[in-house]
Amino acid sequence: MGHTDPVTTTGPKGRRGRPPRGSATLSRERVVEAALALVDEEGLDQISMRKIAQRLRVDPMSLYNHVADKDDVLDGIAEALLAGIPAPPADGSPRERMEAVARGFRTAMLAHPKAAPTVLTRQLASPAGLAPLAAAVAPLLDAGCPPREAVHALRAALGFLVGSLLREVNAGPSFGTDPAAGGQRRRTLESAELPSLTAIAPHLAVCDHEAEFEYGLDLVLTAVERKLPG
Amino acid sequence: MGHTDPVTTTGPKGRRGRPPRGSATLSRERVVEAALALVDEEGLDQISMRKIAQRLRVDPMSLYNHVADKDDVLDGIAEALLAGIPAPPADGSPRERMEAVARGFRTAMLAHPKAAPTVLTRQLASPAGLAPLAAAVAPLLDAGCPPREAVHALRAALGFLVGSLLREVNAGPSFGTDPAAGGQRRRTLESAELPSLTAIAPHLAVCDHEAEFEYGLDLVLTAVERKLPG
DNA sequence: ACCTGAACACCGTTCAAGT
DNA sequence: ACCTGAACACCGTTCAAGT
Repeated sequence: MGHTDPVTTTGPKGRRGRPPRGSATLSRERVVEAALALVDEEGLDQISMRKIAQRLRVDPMSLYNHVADKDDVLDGIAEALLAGIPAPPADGSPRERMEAVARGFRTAMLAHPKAAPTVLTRQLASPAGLAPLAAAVAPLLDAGCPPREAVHALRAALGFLVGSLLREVNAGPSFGTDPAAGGQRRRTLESAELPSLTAIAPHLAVCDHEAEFEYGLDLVLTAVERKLPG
Repeated sequence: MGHTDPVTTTGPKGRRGRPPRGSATLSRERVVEAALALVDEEGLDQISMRKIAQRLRVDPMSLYNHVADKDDVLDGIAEALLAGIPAPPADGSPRERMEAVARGFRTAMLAHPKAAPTVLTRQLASPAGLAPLAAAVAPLLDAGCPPREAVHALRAALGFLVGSLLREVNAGPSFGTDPAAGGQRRRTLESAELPSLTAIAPHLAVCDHEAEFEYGLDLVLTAVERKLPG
């Protein structure tokens, strides 16, 4: 529905063989781009090779000339999101530089909340993920942190980032963010025989994701900062 | 392969109608149990309603008398894992009690590493998840932490737990844990033009998950502890 | 070199029919 | 009340055939 197509499409469905001159040629990039658009609209579980092909006005099997399989498409989506993380400024305190990477990471994920789990739940060994990783450790090394310790701190911080963002993107727009919404959930919380839960139920029912992220980021980065020499 | 079946099975495939007296009757619990066993053996993505039914020696459609749909089965698996978290001792310092919950959570996930993502990636609003949540906040409240702050701290710590465990269970048994294995990955790391990465590459290539978890847990809980009054 | 379509081996789930 | 099987509308992917 309502997908604005560029003028460049392959011809009517009867076609066969090479595309006519002037039509956009297929490529891994274009496949991933179409897949990401589809995920943004319909969600990760709604994606299929056949739907991606349909959106590109191409036979489903044509995709396999440019990607290995569906998993490769998901890898491509993850890379695309990671590429959206801005390079942080190289000046500023270690703390400020680490904050910049973390916030850039969050912003990049929130730009495609439905696609974000591809990044957050898979092994990010791709080159696209290495740049932000490097940007995150650099401040620690510059501050004199020994490499071994820097990796520990990096992994702890990354754990927090991944877990927090996964919660945020999974929550969906209609839960946690709206103070009036938590009714049913609140009831669930209070019905249990857990006194410590009933005490915090009102606060659990709402969640300002931005504020929550900043609270946790401050907590973690303060702890990391304290590990630095000097 | 090699699945040890109890004596209680429904008859040969020709059957129809109610099961014969003496055969184990189907139930939500038994469906979830079979599904979990299947996930443990073959992985989350290999699960299907049809395979679960096959393992129970039952028509695939019979499952729908006890679960709403496939997603409901996954919810059941998540609940089962959460139920495996031991109730922590009520005595000890706040710090010790929080550590106990965190380690119990990790142990429960590692008991079913292939199923753990069901817990880690979905909204855990089920009653089974509330008990550990209550056990985790209780020490904070007991220490005089105001409820609002306790929820912030809880969410930050939970973010770390989820992100860390997701990395651990996704890593698989053959990566990170073995010092000799990281060869190819190491080469990927060093080939990039990122000096800060080459500096830490040897440490990134290996990962003792247990030690990493304890490092991060100490980092986070120390930070949380510092927020407590007194 | 790239695109195509038929075909294969699967899916989740609805529904009417059994007992 | 519960189990069954046929049927529907999908999947991802292989392969031989086209241009």
